[in-house]
Amino acid sequence: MSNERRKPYPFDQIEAKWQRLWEERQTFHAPNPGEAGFDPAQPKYFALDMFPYPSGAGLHVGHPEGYIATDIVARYKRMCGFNVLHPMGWDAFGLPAEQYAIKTGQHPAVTTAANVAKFKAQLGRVGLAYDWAREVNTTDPNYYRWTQWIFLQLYGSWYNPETRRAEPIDTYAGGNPDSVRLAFSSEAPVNWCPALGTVLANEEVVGGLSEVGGHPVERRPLRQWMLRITAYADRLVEELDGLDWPESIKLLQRNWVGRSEGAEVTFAAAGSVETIKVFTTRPDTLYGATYMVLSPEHRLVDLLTTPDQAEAVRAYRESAARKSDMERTELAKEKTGVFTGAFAVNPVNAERIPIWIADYVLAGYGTGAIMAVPAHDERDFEFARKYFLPIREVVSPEPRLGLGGESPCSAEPLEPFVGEGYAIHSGPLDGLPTAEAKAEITARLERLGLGKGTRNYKLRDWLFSRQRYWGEPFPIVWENGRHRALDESELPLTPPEMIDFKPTGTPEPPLSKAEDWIRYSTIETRETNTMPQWAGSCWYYLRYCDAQNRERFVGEEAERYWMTGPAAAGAQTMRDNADFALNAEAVGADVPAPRAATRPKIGGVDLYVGGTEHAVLHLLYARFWHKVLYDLGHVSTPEPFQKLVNQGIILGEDGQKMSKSRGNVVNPDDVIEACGADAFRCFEMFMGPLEQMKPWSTLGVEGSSRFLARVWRLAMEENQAGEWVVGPVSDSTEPDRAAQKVIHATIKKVTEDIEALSFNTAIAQMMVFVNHFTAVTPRPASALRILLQLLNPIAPHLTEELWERLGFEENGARPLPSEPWPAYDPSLLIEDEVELAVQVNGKVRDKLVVKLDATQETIISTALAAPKVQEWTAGKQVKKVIVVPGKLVNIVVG
RNA sequence: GCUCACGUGGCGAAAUGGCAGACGCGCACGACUCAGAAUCGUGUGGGGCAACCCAUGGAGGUUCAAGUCCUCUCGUGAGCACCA
Repeated sequence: MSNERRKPYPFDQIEAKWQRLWEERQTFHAPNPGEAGFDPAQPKYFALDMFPYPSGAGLHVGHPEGYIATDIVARYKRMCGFNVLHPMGWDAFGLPAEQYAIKTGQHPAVTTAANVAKFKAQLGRVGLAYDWAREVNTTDPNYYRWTQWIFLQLYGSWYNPETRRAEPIDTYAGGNPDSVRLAFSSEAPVNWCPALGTVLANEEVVGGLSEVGGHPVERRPLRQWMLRITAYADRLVEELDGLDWPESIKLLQRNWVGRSEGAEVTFAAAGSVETIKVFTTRPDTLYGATYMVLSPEHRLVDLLTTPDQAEAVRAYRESAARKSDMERTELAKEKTGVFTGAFAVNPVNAERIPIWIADYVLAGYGTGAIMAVPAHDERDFEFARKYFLPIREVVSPEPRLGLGGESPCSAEPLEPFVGEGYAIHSGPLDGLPTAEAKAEITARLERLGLGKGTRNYKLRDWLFSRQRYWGEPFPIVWENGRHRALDESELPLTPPEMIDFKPTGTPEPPLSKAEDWIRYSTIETRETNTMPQWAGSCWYYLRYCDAQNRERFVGEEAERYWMTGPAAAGAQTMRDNADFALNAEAVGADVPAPRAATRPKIGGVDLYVGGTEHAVLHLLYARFWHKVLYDLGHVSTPEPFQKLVNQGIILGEDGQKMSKSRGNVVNPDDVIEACGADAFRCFEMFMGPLEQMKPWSTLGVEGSSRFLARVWRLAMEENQAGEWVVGPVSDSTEPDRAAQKVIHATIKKVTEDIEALSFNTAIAQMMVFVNHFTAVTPRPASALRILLQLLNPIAPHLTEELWERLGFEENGARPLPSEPWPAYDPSLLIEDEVELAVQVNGKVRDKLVVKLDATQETIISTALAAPKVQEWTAGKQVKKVIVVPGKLVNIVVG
C-alpha cells in the first residue's frame, strides 16, 4: 500500500458520479401542469433561496448554508410525495459588473456570464438538487422584458382608496392620471451620491452615507421615477400578520413603514387668514401645547415671519439647508431654532402660542409642523428648556383629584412624562385616561371642523430610477416633457451597445450618451434612466414557476399551481405518516398535526431562506409588487412568501466576520476537495441552529466526515486487496427490540426535526443510530435501508451509492430520491418499563424502574420505600407527593 | 438614547416548567500495530477519598420543581435614530 493518505471513504468518485447521473436523468426536474409526468393530484412544495449576485470572487462557505437547508427540505418533501419546485438563478444586474467593465473595457454581459458559470459549477459541486431547466438571469432580455412589462402594469394603474386596491388607470375618474399612477415621474429632492454617480432609494442610504461603499449622499431636486409604495403602507403592515416569518423581521418591516395613529389639528395663525395643520399622536395633550414649530422648509414660514425676525429666520433657514443629511443626524444632539415673531391660536382654549422654526421638525413627515408639548415630549422639553418656553403638565401618571379646572400648574417638571396617564388641566378632558382623552378630543375637533383622526407613515415612495448603464431601461418615451409607455409588443427594450458607459459625473445618465438609441422618433426620445437592481429580484420567484414562457411573465396555470397548489396541498406534510396518525391516536402517541390545516395560507412560496440583510429592502419591495400584481389579477395570492427563515452568518474560524482583508475566508471548493460535499453539507447543518451566527471549524468538518465514514463502514469493508466490498449486512436478520426502538425513534426525530429545520439535532440522532449499529453484527439490511432514506437529504451522494451497492433497487425499491419517506411505528417507541427519578424536595435521590401501567399508588409506595428515600425522609413528615408520569416522583417533606 | 434578540463545559451545542450538558470537536487512557496514521473501546462541568456539595452572566421572585416564567441588572449582537 502506498503511503498516500487514504480517504476515509471514496467520496471523490461517488460524488462526481451521482452529480453526473442526476443531470443525465433529470432527477430533480419538476414537471409543470400540462407537461409529461405531471400529476394534478400531487401536492406542491416551493422551496426558495434568495438568488445570489454572481460576483467575481465566487462563493465562500457562508453562501451555501441557506441553499443546503432548502435543498434538504426539498429532497425530504420530494420523498414525502410532493412535487417540489427548487430552482436557482442569478440577480446579475449590478454595480460591480459595471465598474469592472469600466476598468477593463470588457462588456458587463461577458463578465456576468463568466461569473454565472463559476457560481453554477461551485453550486453543482455541493450536490444541490436544483431544477436547472428553470434557471433565471435578470440580465437576460427574455427575463427583463417581463420586468419592464411589470413596470408598465405599475405605470398603467392607480391605487383606489375606496376599494383598497390597484386598478387600471382608466378607472380613475379624477383629473390628471399622471398624478395617481403607481409608477410616476416626479421632480423632488432625492438622494444623490456623487461618488457612485447615481441617486439612491431611502432604503439604500444609511446615516447619510450610501449603503454600498459608504459614500456621502446629498439631497438634490431631480426628475426621477418613483413607485407609489406608500399607497400600500397599510396592507404591507396588516398582511404581515398571516405570515410565518420571524417576529423580528415583521417588526423591522412595521418599523420601516412606521405607521402611527393620531390626529391632525388645525391652528389659526394670529392676525392672518392662514391656518397651520399639525400632526400629533397625542391629541390628548392639546391643552399642554405652549408653542408651535414649523420645519425650516415649511411653506408658511416666509408668510408668517415678522419683519424684525426676518433676518434671523433667513439665516437659520440657510444654515439648515446647507447641512447634509449626515450633518443633520450628527448634530442632532443639540436642538436649535428661531422665533418667527408670529403666533398661533390654540383651537381649544384660544391661547396665543409663539411659532418657531427648528430643524428637529422634518419637512417630510406629517404636515411639517408640530404643536410642542414640552411637558410630555422629550424633544419639545429639551427645546423649551433651551429657549425658556413654558412647560405645562396636562397628563398625570396617577388619577389626581381636585386638580382640574383651568389653573395651569405652576411648578415646571424636571423631566417630561411621555407615558400614558390621566388628563389634567385640560378642561373637559380632565380625569380621562389617555386613550379616552384622545378619542374625546378628536371627536370634539372633528365636530368643530378643527381636526380629524389620521394616520402617518415613515415610509416614503420608492425612488426607482438610477443613473446606470447595466440595468433595465425604462419602456418610456418622452415628448415635450410628457411621458408615455411603450407598447408591450416593443418589449424587451434592450440597452444600446455602448463602449463608454462611465457615469457622466452629473445626474445625466450614461445612456444619454447613446444618441441614436435615445431617438425614438423624430419627436420622441427615450427615458435614459435605468431601473435599480431590486427590480429583477422583485418577481424572480414567479418566473421560476414557468421560466421558459414566451407569452406571459408566468403562465396562469403554472402560477396557480405553484403558488397555491391543489386544494389539499399543505395539509399533507407527511403523506406516509397519515396512516400511522390513525394508529397513533389509538395508542395515544404524539404525531405532529399538519400545520397548514390550522393556519390559512396567504403566501405562495412555502419556504424562503435568506439573510437578514434583506429584511426591509428586497422583502418589502417584492411584497409591494406582488400585491399590485395580485390586485390586477395576475397572481393568485396576496403575499409572495408564506414562510421566511433567516440563516445566520458563518464567521471565520477566528470568530470574526469572513473577509478577504482578514484572510479568514473559507472556500467551499477546498472543503469539498478535502472532505467531500456530503461532509460539507452535513457539517454546515450540524454546526448549530440555522438561524444562528456561528464560527467555521475545520476540525468540525472532519468530524462530520468521520461520521459519514462510519455510515459507509456500517455497510462496507475493505478486502485484502484494499477494495471496498459489502460487509456484514444481513437480509435475514431482523433488528432486536432495542434496535427497533432506535430505528423508530430516529425516524420520528429526523422527520420532526427536518420539518422544524432543526438539522443539527436530526444529525445528532442519526449519529446515535450509527453508534448503536456499529456495535451490532451482522447488521440488518432493513435498518440500513431506513438510515439511508433518512440521511439522503443531508448526504445524498453517499446514501445513493450505498443504496445501489446494497442492491435495494434490485429488490424492488425505487431510486433513493424517489423512495417514499419512512414512517415510524409509535408502538415500538413505548417500553413496558420506565425509569423514574425520585426526588426529595426537588433533588434527585434515587431511581426507580416501574411498569408502564403502574398506578400512582404503587409508584408512591415504591418510591417511599426506596432506601435512599428513607434516609432523606427519616424523621420528617411527608407533606405532598407529586408524580409526573413517565418522568419523576417528587416527595415534599418538611 | 430607544426597540428587539441572545448569554449553558476548554469549544460548537442539547434540553413540551420535570434527572442540565444529548450529539460532535478537543483531551486522557486502553486495544490493534515493530511504530505511527486510521479504526475500535472507555472516560471527560467544577470541588471532594467518599457520602455529598456547587454549577446555565449577576441579584431577587413565582412554583412541589426554573436554563426555561416574572422583575431588576450587567454583557454581546442586530435594527432604528429628532418620524411629533
